[in-house]
Amino acid sequence: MPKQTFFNLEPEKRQAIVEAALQEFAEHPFEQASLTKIVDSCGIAKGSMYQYFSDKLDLYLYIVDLAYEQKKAYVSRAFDSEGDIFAVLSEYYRLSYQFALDHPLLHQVANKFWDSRSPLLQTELEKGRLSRAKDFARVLAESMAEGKVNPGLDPEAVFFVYHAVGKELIDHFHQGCDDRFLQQVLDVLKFGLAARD
Amino acid sequence: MPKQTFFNLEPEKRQAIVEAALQEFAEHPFEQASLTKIVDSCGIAKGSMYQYFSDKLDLYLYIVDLAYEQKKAYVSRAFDSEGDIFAVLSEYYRLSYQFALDHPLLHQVANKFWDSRSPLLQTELEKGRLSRAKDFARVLAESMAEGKVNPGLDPEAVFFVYHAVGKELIDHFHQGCDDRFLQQVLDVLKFGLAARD
DNA sequence: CCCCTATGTGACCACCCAGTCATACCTACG
DNA sequence: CGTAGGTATGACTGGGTGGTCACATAGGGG
Repeated sequence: MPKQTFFNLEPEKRQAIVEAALQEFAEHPFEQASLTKIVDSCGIAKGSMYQYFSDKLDLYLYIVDLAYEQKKAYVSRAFDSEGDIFAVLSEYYRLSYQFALDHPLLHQVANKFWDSRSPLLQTELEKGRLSRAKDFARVLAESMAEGKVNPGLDPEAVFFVYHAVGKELIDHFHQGCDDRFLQQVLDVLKFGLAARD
Repeated sequence: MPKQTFFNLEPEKRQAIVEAALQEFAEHPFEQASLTKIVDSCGIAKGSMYQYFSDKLDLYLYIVDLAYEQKKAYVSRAFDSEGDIFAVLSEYYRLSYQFALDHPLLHQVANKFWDSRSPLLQTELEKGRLSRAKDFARVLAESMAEGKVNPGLDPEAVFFVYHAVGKELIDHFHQGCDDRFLQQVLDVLKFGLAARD
């Protein structure tokens, strides 16, 4: 968590720091991101950064959280949308893609975070995964109760699959992602590989 | 490609180098792996390494290739196994898991390679992805011809989904992976989320 | 005016890195 | 023996890193 000093800053200076950090963390994973470059690029002294944040990790987690919260706010309307679970999921990924287009830096930061392997980040990662799983589980449980979803499936396995595909989809956003392909991927998940009678 | 000098080495020395490198690259992605640690841990001089490999990347690609080839050899029998595509896929992931247990270092090296983002590695990554896609496409095409597979699906989207889920599964091998869960994940892919009549 | 506190600063520290190179070593051949 | 070519070596270079600290600045209250 940033120190109080950080929040005492004039907003524009705070913004400059956030933007410089976003830029760096969008480009490099935590370990390879350079604090030196961040302070250089936003024109503050190295020492000042340590008035605002206790260390590099503190800054990183603040930035990731910021990106993640913005994404959540952007994308969560999908869960309120009408229609069955398939409509919700389709909307969810469509919004995720839109977010990536609208806020490329935030998108990349959040995205890079998901494939961090540093032990320092494992607890944070697990926290994020759980929060996602909860939203998903709710929608899935509703649909299962309504009988629209294959009742033989294990909810955990379903979440696992959607999480995996979602990650990969989002990874591929940078190569563009026409709606048609997105729909086809969702169809694979919806109808399954086995032929239907 | 290693230099000739490397292949002139006594096999046990070569092996020591390979093992030290495997250890380091299993633990850290390319950029964070330390050549210095590798040479220290196998007891050769820094300069010697540059008699064998032109640079760090050269060594890395050699090691990754080695890991990848061993994995391919181990896992490819799945494609020769009898039964429909679902049996093949099940066997494929079972073998992948077995490989991870039998050769944890090779597994981790190959696995870390897949989520490299370094521009230096993009062409190599694409090569690997294509080679995997080809094997998969063959089996899929056969099954589609036989009518066992949902004909409405886009083969590219199918591969995309399986690639994503496979990556995530393999990522989670280190947490253990009972056969039951694996089967349930495959069922999600096989039967799809939508209820069947 | 001074003092006190909060904040800004950048030279500096200790460390780590990939890659180089002059030198030494080791054989094998003439 | 000498010499030539392949190989081993590790001190060294130049560059990067996160983090620190003694000092400078600023502003408010007495």
